[in-house]
Formats: sequence, structure tokens, C-alpha cells
Amino acid sequence: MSDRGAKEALFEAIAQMGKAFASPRRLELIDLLAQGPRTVDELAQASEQSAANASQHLLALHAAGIVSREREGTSVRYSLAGEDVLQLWLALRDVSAARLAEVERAAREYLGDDVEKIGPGELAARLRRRDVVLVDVRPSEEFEAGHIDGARSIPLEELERRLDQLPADTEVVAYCRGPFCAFAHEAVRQLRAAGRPARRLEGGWPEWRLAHEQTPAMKVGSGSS
Amino acid sequence: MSDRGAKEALFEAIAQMGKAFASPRRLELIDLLAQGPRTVDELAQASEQSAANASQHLLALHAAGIVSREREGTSVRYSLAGEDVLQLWLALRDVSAARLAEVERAAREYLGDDVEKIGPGELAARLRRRDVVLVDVRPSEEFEAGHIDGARSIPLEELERRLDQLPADTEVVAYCRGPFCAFAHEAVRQLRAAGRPARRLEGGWPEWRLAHEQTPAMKVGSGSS
DNA sequence: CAAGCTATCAAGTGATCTATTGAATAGCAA
DNA sequence: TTGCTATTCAATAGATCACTTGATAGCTTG
Repeated sequence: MSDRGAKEALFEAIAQMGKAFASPRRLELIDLLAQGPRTVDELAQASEQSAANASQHLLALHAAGIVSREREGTSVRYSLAGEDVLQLWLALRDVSAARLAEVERAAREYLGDDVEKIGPGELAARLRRRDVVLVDVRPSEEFEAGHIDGARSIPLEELERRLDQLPADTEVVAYCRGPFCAFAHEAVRQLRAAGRPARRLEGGWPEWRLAHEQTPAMKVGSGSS
Repeated sequence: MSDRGAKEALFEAIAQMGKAFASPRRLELIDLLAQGPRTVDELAQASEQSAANASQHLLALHAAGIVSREREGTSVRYSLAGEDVLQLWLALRDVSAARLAEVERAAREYLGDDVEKIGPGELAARLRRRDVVLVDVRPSEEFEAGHIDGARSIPLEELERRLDQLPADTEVVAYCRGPFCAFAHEAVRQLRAAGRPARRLEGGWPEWRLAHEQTPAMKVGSGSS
């Protein structure tokens, strides 16, 4: 009855999924993939690691059923395997932020001083009233892979140069990859330094998408090799 | 700006939480703790490992903010640090079950042939009509630490001997720790072998509690040492 | 305070994981 | 075919992790 071997095998198998989330490099890749599908090369560059290393980690994630891959000419495009995976990642991130003081500290260190923020509810209302300019400050590939309805893309790098493209009298809301992404923080600091009213959206594109996109037909079923 | 060091530290810190879920032994401890608080010794016995080893793993979980500890006379009682942790564990478990064929296989191997089940919605309705006998087949300590309202405790070990305590004309529903716990499966098999109508509840006590207990005032805030 | 129990610590060994490097393969373009 | 690029494979060394054993510390009881 108490079949120890089989029980051990079960937990062992579940632990395979846990192991996928046990490396900072892999987490960074997951975080990038939460913005949308990317090729190995793009991911390697964005996470500042060698292509070989990124590939290895991506293969590990694929073995754990976390990402799916698709050949695309000479390159391979990876994406998160499904919405459940995205939710799991966000849950892990949020729990670790809530429970590990070290994460809080590292986040403050990375993000710098916090800037004024606006919740998704208020933003939605003000978007309907066309009472706000919403700016997506992520790299343009990520904008193209998906963005909040009504947002315009101004990658952080170009923001300073394109300040005059923003109406001077309307409040600006900037958003990026999520609560631990520094882009929106930095954008708001730049905007305020230029004397414009600006806030950052609480959370980023993945959180917004999960909350607003009903049955978004993201790929379901474990990714094929 | 692109402060690699700080960003690495952030992902490194989050990975600490991931690592906590990367060992089968720790997962088994978490699964046990999902039923309720237990002492080191109880956990070591229930998971069939040495007390020293269980203690090490529990300390690791504590360092990751996943469990809280409380001295209790000569022993130490551990519990899950909060509801968010429980939800994270259930999410990890479910995603791995959905994405990893190996988990499916191991589960089938451990649980044996599937038995007829009843969903929580239907069970709730029939409980209101007092139309069903609900049996908690977990060990009695777990029943005492919390159970579904209206259930009676008959640990699996005692079921055969206490069959006559169950009304012969009413359907029996058995539940245990969760979808990957073998107790309810085995209980239903025994009941049906004895010629009684019986089904198992889909999911176990933790899932039921999360769904039905509003703001359950489980300990919040990272556990002190 | 001494005995007895529970939990933790400390050290050691074998196993597993990670990043690096250089080579191999698959598709594309000429 | 031949080259070119993107990705993966293979081998390695260094780091980290898991489990064991034996010792230690904290609490309770006599």
C-alpha cells in the first residue's frame, strides 16, 4: 500500500519543474519570454550571456515543459508554454518578494527611488476618458509582440530625444515589463525632471494582459520539440 | 543605467525561492505542511527520512520564507508561512502535472486505477441536503488540524474495521490530502469492494479550504526564527 | 541538577548543476 | 556545392547540494 518508490518518483517528477525555477539565469529568460516569444539569439543578448549558455538553459526549460520552441528558418523561437506557466512565474516572483527581505532589498537597489504609481483600475478609467498618454517604454520588439491597447511605443533609450512628441498638458503614464523592471521608473524620473506630470503603471504588460485578455488563446499543451 | 550587477542580484534572490522547490524531499514536506502544522519529528516520520535530514530541509524552507517555526516545549512546530505559499505550491504541482508527462505517469503509477469522483460544487450541494456521508481518510492528526465541515474522520487504516459504522444506504464520499494522495482512491476501492456506493472528492482539504474559507487569517508575514 | 528527548550543527563524501570552450549540425543563400 | 549564421552538442572544471554520522544545545521531568 504505502508505495514509497512510486511516491518518491512522483515528487521527484514535480521537483523537475521546481528545478527549472532554481537558476537566476533561467528566471531572467522566463521573465523576458513573459513579454513575448523571442529567438535564442535575442534572448542571449537581452540577458547578456553567451548563446551557448542561453541555449542550454532554454533546452532545460523546454525539458521541464515551461517553454515551447518553433523553428523559424535558421533560428529557433521560444515562447512560454502557456498561461498557466506565466501565472506560476508571477506567483513565484510575488511570493519571493513578499517573503524574502533579500528580494525587496535587491529590488530597491536595482529600481532606485520609487516613483509615483497608478493602479490598473484607475488607468483603465482614464484611458476610456482619453485623459492620459500611455507610453510603453520597453524595447520595440516587445511592444510589437503585444502591448496595452492605446499605448504608444517610446523605448526608454529614445525617450529623452522624443520628449517633444508628448503633449505637454496631459499626464503621462509609463509601463514596462513588470514591477521589477527599471524602465518605467527611469522614464518617470526623466519625465518629471523635464517638468511633466508622470506616473508609472503598477505592474507591467504581462500582468495587464492576464487581467484584461479573456481566453487569450495562448498556445496550450506541452510544446513540441 | 543598465545595472547588470543589481539585476543579477535580484534574480539571484528570487532563485532562492525557486531552489526551495527544487528538491523532492522538500516538496514532500511542503505537501504535508499543506495539511496543517507539524513538528519536525512527525514530518520526518511521515516522509520516511532521518530527523536530521528533515530538519535540514525545514531550515532551508525557513530560510526561503516558505515555512514558519514555533518552539513548542521540547519540539519545534513548522507550518506554511501563508496562504500565498500554499497557492504557489498548488500552482507548481498543477502546472507540472499538466506539462510533464512524467508526472502524469508517476501519478497513475502511485494512485492506481482512477475511481469515480465528485466535484466540490456537487459535494457542497449534497452536503446541504445531508444526502451524503463525507469521510476524511487522512491520519487523525491532520483531521484535527482542519477538515471539511461535516466530515467525519476515519483514517484509511481503520476503514476496513469500521465499515459498519457507515450507513449502508447513503453514498459515501472520501477525501484526503489532494489529487495526488492515494488515501481516497484506496478508500473508495475498499468501499466499493464492500458493495457500497462511494466516490472520491476531486482535490483534497487544502484545495477545499482555499476555495471556501474566506480570509482565513492564516499566519501572515515572514515567520520569525 | 542530572537524565532524556528533540532539534540543530558540523564535517565529509558522492552526486548534481553551471558556465566555458570548441566543435558539430541545420537551414539559407549564392 | 560552398560558405554563413544560428543553434546545439560534448567535455571539462568549479561550485553547490544532499544525505550520513556523530556531536551539541535547549527544554522538560524527575
